[in-house]
Amino acid sequence: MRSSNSENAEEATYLQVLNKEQKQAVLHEGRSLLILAGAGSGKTRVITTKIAYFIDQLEVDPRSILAVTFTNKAADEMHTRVLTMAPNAYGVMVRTFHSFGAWLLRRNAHLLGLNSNFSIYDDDDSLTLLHSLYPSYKRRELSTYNRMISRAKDYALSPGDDLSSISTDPRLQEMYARYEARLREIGNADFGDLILRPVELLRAEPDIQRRMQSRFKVILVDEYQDSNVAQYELLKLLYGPQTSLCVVGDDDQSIYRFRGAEVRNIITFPDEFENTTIIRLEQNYRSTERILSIASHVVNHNRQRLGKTLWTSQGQGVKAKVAFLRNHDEEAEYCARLLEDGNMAGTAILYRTNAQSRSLETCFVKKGIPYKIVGSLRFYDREEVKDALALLSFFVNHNDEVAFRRIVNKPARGIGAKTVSSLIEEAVNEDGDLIAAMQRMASTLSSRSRKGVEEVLSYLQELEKGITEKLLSEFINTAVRKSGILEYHRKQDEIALTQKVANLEELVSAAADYSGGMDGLSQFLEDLELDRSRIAKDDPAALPGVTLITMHNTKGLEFDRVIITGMEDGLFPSRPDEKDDELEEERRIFYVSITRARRELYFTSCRQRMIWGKTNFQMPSRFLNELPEAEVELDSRYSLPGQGIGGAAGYSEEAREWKKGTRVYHDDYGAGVVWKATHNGSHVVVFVRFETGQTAQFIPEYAPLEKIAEEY
DNA sequence: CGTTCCATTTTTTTT
DNA sequence: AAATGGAACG
Repeated sequence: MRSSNSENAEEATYLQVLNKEQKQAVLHEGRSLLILAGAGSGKTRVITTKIAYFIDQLEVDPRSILAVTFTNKAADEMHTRVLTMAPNAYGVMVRTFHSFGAWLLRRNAHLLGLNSNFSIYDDDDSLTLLHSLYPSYKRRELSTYNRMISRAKDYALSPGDDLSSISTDPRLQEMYARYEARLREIGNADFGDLILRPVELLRAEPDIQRRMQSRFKVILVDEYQDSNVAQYELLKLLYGPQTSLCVVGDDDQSIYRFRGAEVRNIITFPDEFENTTIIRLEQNYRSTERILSIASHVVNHNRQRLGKTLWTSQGQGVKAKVAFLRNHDEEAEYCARLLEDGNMAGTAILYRTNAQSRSLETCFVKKGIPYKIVGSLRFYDREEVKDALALLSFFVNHNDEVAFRRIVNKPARGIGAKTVSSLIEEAVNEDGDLIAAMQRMASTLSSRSRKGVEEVLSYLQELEKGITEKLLSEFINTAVRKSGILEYHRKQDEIALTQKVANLEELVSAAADYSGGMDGLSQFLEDLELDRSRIAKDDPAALPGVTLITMHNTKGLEFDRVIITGMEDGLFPSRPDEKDDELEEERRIFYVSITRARRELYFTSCRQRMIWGKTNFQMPSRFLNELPEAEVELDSRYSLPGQGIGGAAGYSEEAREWKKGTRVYHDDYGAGVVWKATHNGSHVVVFVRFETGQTAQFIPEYAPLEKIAEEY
C-alpha cells in the first residue's frame, strides 16, 4: 500500500499533517482513484499535497501534471498552494476545463478552421448570433433555443445527433445546425465549444490524442460531481495507457444540473475506469457537530446518493436559529442586528437568487455596514464593458458579426438595422471580412449611412496601426476614445448618474499586465471571458465586511457564521411544484449552504416578499421541516408570533385545505381553481384563477368561497 | 434613422 | 422592478 520510497525517506512535513485517509489518497499509486470528499474534509489540501508528492517524491515532471478545477479562482489558489509545498512545481498546469479546452484549441486552431486568436462568445453573444440568423423570432423565444443548443453541447451532441434528450422541438435541429455553421464561418467559439471541439479534435486526430496522452501523465479533477458529459468524454480521451487519473468530488454537492452537470459521472466512475480505488474522506475539519447533524439530516431526504457520514472532533457547538420575519426589510434588519457583534468578515449572508441582495444592500448602506457582493455584479455583462470588449474582439477577428453589430452604430452614426444587415450579407457573400465589406459598400449607401460607415472605417484603420506598438492598456485607452465609446458612456453617466466611465477605466487598468499586439490582446480577451471576476479592483475575499453571496457561489468557501435567507417555498426550493429530481438538487444546494458554516448557523423566512414589483405572501420553505428539532431553535426575540420551526403550523394546516388545484366556486366570479394558497400573518389567503380568465385572492374565512367537487 | 413612450413579460443558479 | 419589444413620431 505505502510506497517503499516514503517508508524510508523522512516523511515530508506536508504529509505529517494529514489524517489516515488523506495520506492514503496522497500515497495511492494506482491509475484510477476516486476520492469521495465530504464538505470540509480537506480535499484541496489532499489534491495539492498529492501534486507536491508526485513532483517531490515520485519525480514526476511538473509539466506532465494537469489539474482541473471548477473556477479560475480555485485554480489560482491551488497553484499558489502547490508552489508553497513544492517550489519546483512551476510547470504544473492548473486550469478549469474551459480554459484547458481553450488552450488545446488555440494550439491546434489550424486543424479546426479556427483563427488561433478566436474569440469566445458568452451566452448573450450566442443569442445575438442566433437572432441574426432568425430575425423574425423574438429574442426571448430564441433564448430558449440558445439554452437548448448550449445544453446539447454540454451533452457532447452535435447538430446531426439525436437531440430528443434535450428537446423534441423540431426546430431545434435546424437552428442548431445553422447556428453552428455560421459560428464556424465567423471562426469563433462559444462556451460549449471549449469542451466539445477538443473532444471532436482528439477523436479525429489520433496523433494529437497520443501526444496529449503522453504529455499528461497525471490528471487530477476537482469538483468532479459537477462535470458534464462533454467534460467526461474529454477526460476519457485524455486518459491514455500511462495516465493516472484522480477525481475528487462529493455527490451531495452536485448543484449545476441546469448547466449539464451529471451526478452519474461520479457515481459510475468506478465502472468506467478499471481498478478504481475509492477513498472516502469523512472527517470534517470545519463545522461543529450540530451543524453537521443538520446537514446530514437534510441530505438524508435524498434518495440518489452514494452515502457517507461526516464526523468532527470540533465539539457540539450551539444550536442553529430560525427567525420568521415580516418582510425582506425586516430580514435585512435582522442580519444587521446579528452583525452588531462586529464579526463582519466571518459572516456570510446567503440567498438563492441574485435579486435578493438588493434589500440587504439598501439596509447596509443606510446603516454603514461594510459588505461585499461576491460574483453577482457581473462586471463583464455591463453594457460599457461589453462594448469595449466587442471593439477589441473586432480587431482580432474582422469576421466577428456579433462584435460588429455591437459597435458599428454606437454612438449613433446613422447606420440602422437595414444597413447593418446588408453589410453583413455582403461580407458573408465574400470572405466574411466586414471591414472589406464596408469599403466595398460605402459608395452604394445613402449619404447618411455612408458618412457613418466612413467614420467607422477611419477610426478602425487609425487604431489598427497602433495595435502592435503600444502597451495593451494604452491601446485600449485610445480605442475607447477614438471609437466614441467613452464619450457615449460619459453622456450616459450624466443622464443616469451611472459609473460607466469609471468601469471603462478599470478595464483599461486591468490590461496593465498584458503585452501589446494581437497575442496580448487575444490573451486578455480570453482571460476576461473565462474569468469574469478578473477586472474587479481587489480580491473581494481580502476586503473587510460581511459577504453577500448566492448559494451557488459559496461552493468551496467557509465562514464562522452563515445566515441562509429566503427560506420560503417558491424561492427556496425555487419552485413550489418541483419534481423529485429538481427537489433533490435544491436540497443539495441547501446542504452545500449549511456546510459552509464553521460555528453559527441562521435561517430566515419572510412572510411577505416583493417579487417582480409585487408583494407576495410566502409559505415557509418545506426544507425547514427537514431540520432536526434537537439542533435548531426558534429565535423568539425577533420572530413573529404563532410560528414553529417547521413553519407556520397553524396557518399552513389551514392553507393545506386550500391547496393548489382545489376547485372552488365564488358567488360573484363563478368556478375556478386555486393556484396558490398562503397566509398574510393572521389569515389564510387563497389565490384563484377563474374560468372567466380573471384571477383574485380571498380570505376564505370571510369570502363567499366554497370548495366544489372535481368535474368529470 | 433615432428617440421616446407604452405595453408586456419575466427559469433561479454560472463555467 | 427591470428590461425588452413594438409603435408612433420627428
